[in-house]
Amino acid sequence: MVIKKVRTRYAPSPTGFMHVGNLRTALYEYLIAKSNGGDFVLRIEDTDRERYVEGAVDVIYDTLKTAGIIHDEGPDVGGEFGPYVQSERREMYMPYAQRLIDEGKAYRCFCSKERLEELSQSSEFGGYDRHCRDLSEDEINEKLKEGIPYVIRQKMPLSGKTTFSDAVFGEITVDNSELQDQILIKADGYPTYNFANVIDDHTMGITHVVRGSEYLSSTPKYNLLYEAFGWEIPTYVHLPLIMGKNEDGSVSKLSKRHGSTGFEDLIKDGYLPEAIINYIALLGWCPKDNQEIFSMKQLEENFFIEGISKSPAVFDYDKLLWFNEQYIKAMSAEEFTERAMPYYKEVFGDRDVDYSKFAGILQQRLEKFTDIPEKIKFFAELPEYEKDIFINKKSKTNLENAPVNLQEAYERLKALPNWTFDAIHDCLINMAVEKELKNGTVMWPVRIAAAGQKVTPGGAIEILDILGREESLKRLEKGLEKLRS
RNA sequence: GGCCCGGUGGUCAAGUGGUCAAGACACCGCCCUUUCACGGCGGUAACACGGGUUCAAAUCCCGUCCGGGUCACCA
Repeated sequence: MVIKKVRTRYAPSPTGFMHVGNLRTALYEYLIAKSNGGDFVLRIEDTDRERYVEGAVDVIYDTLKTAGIIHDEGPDVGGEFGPYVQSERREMYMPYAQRLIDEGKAYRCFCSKERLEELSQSSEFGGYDRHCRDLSEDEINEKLKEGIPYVIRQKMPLSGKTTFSDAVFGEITVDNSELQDQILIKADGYPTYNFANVIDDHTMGITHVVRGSEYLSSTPKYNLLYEAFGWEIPTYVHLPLIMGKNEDGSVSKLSKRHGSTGFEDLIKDGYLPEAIINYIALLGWCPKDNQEIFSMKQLEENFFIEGISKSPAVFDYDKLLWFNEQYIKAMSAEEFTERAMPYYKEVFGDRDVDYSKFAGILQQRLEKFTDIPEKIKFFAELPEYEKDIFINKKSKTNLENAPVNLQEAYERLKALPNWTFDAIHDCLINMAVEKELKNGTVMWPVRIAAAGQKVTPGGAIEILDILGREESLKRLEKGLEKLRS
């Protein structure tokens, strides 16, 4: 037996929008190829001119690139099975349809759209009635001479069953009577999606056809086409759908009303590409050892088709958020700072700020980078606050002892020769020891005065350190003022 | 409606005839702690239902119910 090199393909339409469902399909196609040492092909299906969107192809390239899904062949990188843009393959399809006509496996249908419309209304035939299937040679030539537009349909078997095997769903059998004589070539001479797909996949040597399970019920038609040509049938891998949870608890195909569904939108919401990929890889697939965190490389090494689930999965933003946190925590401080920089700038603008210390207080408590501005804006400007936030039961602070302890801390801090983290730390801790106070009784009022808010990233020491001597003392003075008023 | 597919905690899921039915997210509690987090420990919570087959069923068979998909000269 000859082992053929595995080849998968991702064949998106350029709509300018990359749904996470499509992204996951691309991911699995990529992983199936790579886990088998195969090639992953990108093919653009742009035959629908009406839906053409400027720049939409770039969205596909950009998304795949930032997601880390790299194609071996495609319009931009070439390959020996080109062209990889369907509109450039236009001429290829008709000869195949003609071949089927010549072999008696397909026929020209001259029925008008109006007639077809009526048929579907009457529902007597459940669709097309195969009116043109057995026209005589003379009738056909007559109509051709009259210039009546026609489509080319495939002759489906009138009886019997068609069985195909899917790598995920197993054997599936359908009565041939369910199958209509599908259109191969439209009246405008363009191939239908299904027909073009089969021709392209075969001529590009695709071994594994990977797609969403919404195609499961049209797969017998694909199969019959491969059989009509006498071509080897590829391995079908149908993927379970990604669902969204509705307000009433029901589920339906993931769409906008469930939240962001586009890759770009998720990125804008603050999710990291690595986190999105990691999450959707596990949405419908499970590794042998239940590992959760996967780099793309690890996915390539561990992916296997048998691990793909059959049942639809609900997209869970909470879990995605958790993955995001994990990736943020795992970054080096340098990388964190680099990726956080745009958000720092959002708060501080052009001000000269030493950002190196922010990672220390943010990295362990951040879910998304987009949360940064909200968390650190008190550094840029002291917020308005009520003095009762100086009261904290657990730290044993109240409006009586807060002014006293804050005053003492202020004086001690003011006297510090060096304004460093360690110096501040020792200063305040020593004060607590000497005064026989809980650490919190000293720290709480200092932190509140320095930050102007109850909840802050980092503690009093970190905040004073970042704020610097001048600004810190200014804020503590303000706090004292407030407490005395 | 016909056909196809699916149905293990709120969510993702392991499981393939014998387990006290894993694990993760979320949730709750405790600990740690200068707030919030992080971290650590613990907890609530599931085999849709009804029949079979079998010594034994989440696992196999049938039916019911529920959910989803699909029935284009769209992709």
